[in-house]
Amino acid sequence: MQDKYQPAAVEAAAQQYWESALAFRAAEDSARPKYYCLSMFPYPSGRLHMGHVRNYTIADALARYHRMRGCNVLQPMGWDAFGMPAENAAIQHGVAPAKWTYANIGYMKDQLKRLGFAIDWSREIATCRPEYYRWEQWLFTRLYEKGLIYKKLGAVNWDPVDETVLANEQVIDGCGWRSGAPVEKREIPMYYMRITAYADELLAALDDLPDWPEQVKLMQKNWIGRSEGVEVHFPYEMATVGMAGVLKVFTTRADTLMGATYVAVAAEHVLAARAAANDPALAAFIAACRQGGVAEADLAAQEKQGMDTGLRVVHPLTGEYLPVWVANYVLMGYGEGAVMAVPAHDERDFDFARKYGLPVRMAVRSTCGAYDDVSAPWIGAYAEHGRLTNSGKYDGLDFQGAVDAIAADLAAKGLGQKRVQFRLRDWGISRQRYWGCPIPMIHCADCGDVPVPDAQLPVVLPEDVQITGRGSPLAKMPSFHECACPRCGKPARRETDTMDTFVESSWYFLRYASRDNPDAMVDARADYWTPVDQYVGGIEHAILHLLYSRFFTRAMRDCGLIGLSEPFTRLLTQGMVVASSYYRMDEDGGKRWFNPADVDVVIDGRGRPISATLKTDGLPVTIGGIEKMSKSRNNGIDPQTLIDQYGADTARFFIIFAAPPDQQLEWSDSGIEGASRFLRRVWAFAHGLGENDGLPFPAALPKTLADPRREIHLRLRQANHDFGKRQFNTVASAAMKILNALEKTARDEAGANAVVREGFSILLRLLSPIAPHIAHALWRECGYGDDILDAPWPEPSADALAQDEIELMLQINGKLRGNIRIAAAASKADIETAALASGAARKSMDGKPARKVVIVPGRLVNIVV
RNA sequence: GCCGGGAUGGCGAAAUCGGUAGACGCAGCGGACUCAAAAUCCGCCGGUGGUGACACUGUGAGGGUUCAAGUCCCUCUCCCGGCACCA
Repeated sequence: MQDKYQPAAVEAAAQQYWESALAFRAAEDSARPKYYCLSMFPYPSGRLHMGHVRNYTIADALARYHRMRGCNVLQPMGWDAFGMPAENAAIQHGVAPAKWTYANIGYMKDQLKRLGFAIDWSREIATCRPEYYRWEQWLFTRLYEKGLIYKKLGAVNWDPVDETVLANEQVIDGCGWRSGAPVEKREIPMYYMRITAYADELLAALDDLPDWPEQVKLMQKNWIGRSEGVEVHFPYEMATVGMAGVLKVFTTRADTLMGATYVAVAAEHVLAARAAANDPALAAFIAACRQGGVAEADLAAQEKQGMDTGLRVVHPLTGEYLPVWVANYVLMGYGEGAVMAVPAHDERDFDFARKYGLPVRMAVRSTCGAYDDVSAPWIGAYAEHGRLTNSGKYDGLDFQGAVDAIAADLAAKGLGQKRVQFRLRDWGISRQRYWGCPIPMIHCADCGDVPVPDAQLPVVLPEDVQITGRGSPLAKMPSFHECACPRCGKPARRETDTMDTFVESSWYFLRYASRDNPDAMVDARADYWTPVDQYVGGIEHAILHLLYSRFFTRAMRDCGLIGLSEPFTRLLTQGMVVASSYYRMDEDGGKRWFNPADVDVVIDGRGRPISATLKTDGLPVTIGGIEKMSKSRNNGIDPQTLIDQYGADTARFFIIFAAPPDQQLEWSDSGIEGASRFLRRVWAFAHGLGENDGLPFPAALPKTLADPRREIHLRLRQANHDFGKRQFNTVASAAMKILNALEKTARDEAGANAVVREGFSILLRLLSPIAPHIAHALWRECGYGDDILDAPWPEPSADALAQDEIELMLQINGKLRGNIRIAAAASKADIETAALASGAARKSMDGKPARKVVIVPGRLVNIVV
């Protein structure tokens, strides 16, 4: 054994051993419980970042732990390889997206291998390869034929200068990121996946996911947003609108219908267009609403603006005419693109009504009475439920009674009915981009939209392409889009849009199980491995990716491809990795960001950072606070430096130790030293461990050995509990505490060798999922066995934990005043007697009688005086 | 704006069911070893007062429930994630 811990050599040897033993090659095996451990696959951006290392270290710890628990583990890895950054790199550096992507994959794969993850690389997939995406295209045509994919108009960000569609991320303050031109909303035809057909099921099935974080289920529930309400029809006529029809709105507050004083429609609504036809001012307002991007966060944050269309609709119950306004806070994509406005009982309507002098009419009496005086100036909307007032025949009804009565009356008039509305919208998957999976459709003048037949799949994305950032590359390539109609054979045009990259990531976990099958998307092996037992990934995917995957699994189930409904049994959402940022102000007012690696931080006598200087010039930089590691803030720490300097085990151990997996991890360079020091101590301890002396485990240990052994088994018990909770940082703490106990154990008594060797074997096995290389090396070198990978997981021994006497804390009036030692088996009466008799109690009670004695077995006695 | 989460020493954090707040580690301070440094080892380490035993105080702010609150309830502040074309 090397005296000194040399991680590079230890890790290379362990990795070589695993590789030549095919240690992580997974095969179906009905004899053991299977454990499919999946990490969200990375986008091949160039290099691993700290978030990747954290994600895969957590998953690897789980994979290795379950293997030692006797499971047949599958841990695959692949590449979410389509996406915008490859096109951006092509524009900036002139390198083809495919070439750039494959080079990145090569580099990052080496990095992953150096981290020693227990990955079955034989199952590697890259979504940009035709072998992968042909099945996505194949499924697209199935879903199209089933009616789960359809075409309609959808709004996009249009850059009028570059004549290209921009992602929300590429719209900065309402302008195109490259051209700087103001962005407009534009409606274009797009393909949509009918996820709303599964809204009810996706919502209800959240209850069948007990091992998902509550917060994720809650976010999904709110995203799907099922609401029960009433569809209300406001008729309109030739006289007031110039055509006859009904304006439909959906409301969850039909009880307030008698308080409606206007209706508001989205700028894209048909009535808005109608009114604008002969009203230039209104047309200008609608055009202004079209300015800016489509991101809902921006729309919701902007100031409420509106304009009277001059049109009037009829209140369905009173027959009164209500004005129709166009308002920028009404979204065309939600519900009917129109709302009834009740300023008295809705905050947004109230703000809008006050701004434009629209009437406020009370319909619900507040329970507190504060809003009852209709003549007093209104201070805000009363949005709570209450009994109706000022509402004619409905006066006095409560919320449910009023909704029922009003819905019944509307139904009788044919002007509405109760219905359910979802917030969830169908998923628009068309992208006017190059580096994505081509949508397998052909547009024929005679036959319309025709899916590409199976025999012609895959529609291969050409790799020899010029990316300029202007227009759609595929639309400029006749060799790609000129084709024959599969139905009639006449010249036709191939669809040049590609699919949203979320489509590839919605089913990749199924393909890992069948990745070498050229004849089918999935096969029986997927039935063995799925559902995924443990999914690990960033909390930022809590809604979209996870919801799309849940939808896709059901869509594939309904195509008869799989039997599964829920793809991920257990979910761990990992927190972000954040770090300090440093900057200087430029002359033009911009900030120039410096990487933490290039900055020296000056600390005061107590370790508080007080200033920072740049290493290269020694001049001060401003400390910009702690933020998500990102390119824009230049505060990313390259994990490669860490691995090169300390080794993979140290990097892994530190990342696990620094914070619980689901919480934000704040990067600090100094903490890594502690992890490194600990592993060096483990190595040194193994070096001085000594051979197994072969003596049997002593029947009765002296206290000097029983105490450390008890400590070790207590820590093991805690570690096992924490492993179950997925709280790995305290597992790492437990390992440190075990080493502390081992180092303090006296080695001169009979039985010491057995106690210490047992304790160290526990330590190595606890460490194995987190720092597998050093555990692998020391397990063999200390003679515990050949391979720690399949060593049995340790369990605490009842024997080691037993004790005759325990210590209880003694409280007087809830304040700690001392301890009492008492037999572990003592009754409550004995404990009370002992507590009252103790010196600490008599001193603190000051002669007053005990009013009450609270005893918590095994913990405390509280005497209330 | 809407939805979700978070806040505990100088720092990362721990506290299993409402039961000793700050385990474990980092940084810092003091000491040992060394010609010296590094490494290593030992000790101290929330705040205030006290030589000390100890006392008081302390988990973002304010209120409440309880014998007992970091933990439960109400109100508020700040920070972070998501908001459908970043992945």
